Amino acid sequence: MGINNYKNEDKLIVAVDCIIFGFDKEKLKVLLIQRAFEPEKGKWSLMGGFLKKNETLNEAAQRVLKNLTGLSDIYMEQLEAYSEVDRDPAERTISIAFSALINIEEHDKELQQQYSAQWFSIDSVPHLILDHDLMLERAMRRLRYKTTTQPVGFELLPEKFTMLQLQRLYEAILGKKLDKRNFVSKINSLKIVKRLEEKDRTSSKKGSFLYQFDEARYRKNLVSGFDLRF
Amino acid sequence: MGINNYKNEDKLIVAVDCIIFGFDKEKLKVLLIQRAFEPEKGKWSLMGGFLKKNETLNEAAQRVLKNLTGLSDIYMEQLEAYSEVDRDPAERTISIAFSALINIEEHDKELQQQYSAQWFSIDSVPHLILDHDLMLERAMRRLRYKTTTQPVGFELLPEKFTMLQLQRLYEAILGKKLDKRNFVSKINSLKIVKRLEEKDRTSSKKGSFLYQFDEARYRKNLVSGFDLRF
DNA sequence: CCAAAAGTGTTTCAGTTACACCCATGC
DNA sequence: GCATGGGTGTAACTGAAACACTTTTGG
Repeated sequence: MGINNYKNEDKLIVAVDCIIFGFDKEKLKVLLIQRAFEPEKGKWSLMGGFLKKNETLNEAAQRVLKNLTGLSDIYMEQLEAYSEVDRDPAERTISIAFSALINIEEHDKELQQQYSAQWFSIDSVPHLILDHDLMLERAMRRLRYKTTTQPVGFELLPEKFTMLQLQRLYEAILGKKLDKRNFVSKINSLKIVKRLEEKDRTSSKKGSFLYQFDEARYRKNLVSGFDLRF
Repeated sequence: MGINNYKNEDKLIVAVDCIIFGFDKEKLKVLLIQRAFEPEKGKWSLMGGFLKKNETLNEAAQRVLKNLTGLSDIYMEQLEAYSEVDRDPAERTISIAFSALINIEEHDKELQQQYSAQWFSIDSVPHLILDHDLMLERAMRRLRYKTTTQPVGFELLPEKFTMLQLQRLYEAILGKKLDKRNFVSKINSLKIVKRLEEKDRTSSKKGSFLYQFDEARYRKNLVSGFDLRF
């Protein structure tokens, strides 16, 4: 706060834009929409909205997400603010980026139709409007850091998943192949998943064990520090 | 952006607040002011200001900092946005926090007088107004991460410094004692400082070599990754 | 010659990486 | 009985942590 009082300060439109990540068996994806109004109508864009006077940025982002996907209680994290004066040629706005992680498989149905929303593989994203390319790039970097540092990757997987699925997820996020044996032993040493009795038999005859993130166990072993950098 | 056009969107006052860190031989400090207007006039506060229509957040933060300290070209990083609806009882505002690193010794003079600015040791900061306590706490966490991950700690030191000063800095940031020998060999293995011929004789008879951050060398050795976590 | 701070190496331990074979099952 | 994917262990290496003595020099 400066030394002025508030009466004469400029007021601006504040937006939120959501980088919505999903994971689909093998590819990391991002959900984009075709922008419905000018400027740049029809071009691909992150889903966004405007902050209302009576809500927090987080609420605005949740609202936007719910609007697009029908989902609430989604993992979401605030990223940076973008404030170039001419970032939006139509009007002076600043925008705060948010990143959301959703599990495509369990929520596939509802979201595809509205706003011409569409999933794009992270390695074949079209050019986006305004400064959204930059937002996406930064969000990716943050995702890499966050998932290797805290147990948020599970948000991208179904409740129950196989080791291989988990490994594929991390491979997709980190953009490199990982060694199966090393991956498994690292995961196990972290003591954050529990192996269920059930098996997934869709991909093999033998079937592979299903695992579940174990929140309680994670908290208990927090001391040892979460580190999934490879 | 939502499906509305811009005309009917709410506009808000947008603020920036600066967490200004300094390092004074042995203690990590933060620069606070006594707030000059209501609400909470006279209480300790981060230095802040309001975003103007024709500037970026970064420019606003630089302006605020220059205003307080007379300094420009200061290392500064954007942190998060704070947007609780009632965070400022006087008016709906959101605030974007910035963190600045300045070298107290080289800039001691100019800043002390204005706005009753005062340096506080990080371990004896008074209670701050609004959500500034939270901002400071988050800024500290970020500082720990950033300084162990990128060579920004040098911003807090004079151009030329001794190994011991550098070690004290990291000890202050990390909040723990470090082993001298391990510290030195880690720093040397990073190849980011160069030893000068000069010595600092203020603190001993033998004198200790002065070092300087070596940007070029840092870039060259970037591949090996910067990691000063202990 | 001694007090005070600077400078310097080695050993141990833990964690990461690289690497290949056996197992269970359905067909 | 064989093809397919699932599951598991060990050896070598690399980096981190623990640890103490010698050097310099002003007084």
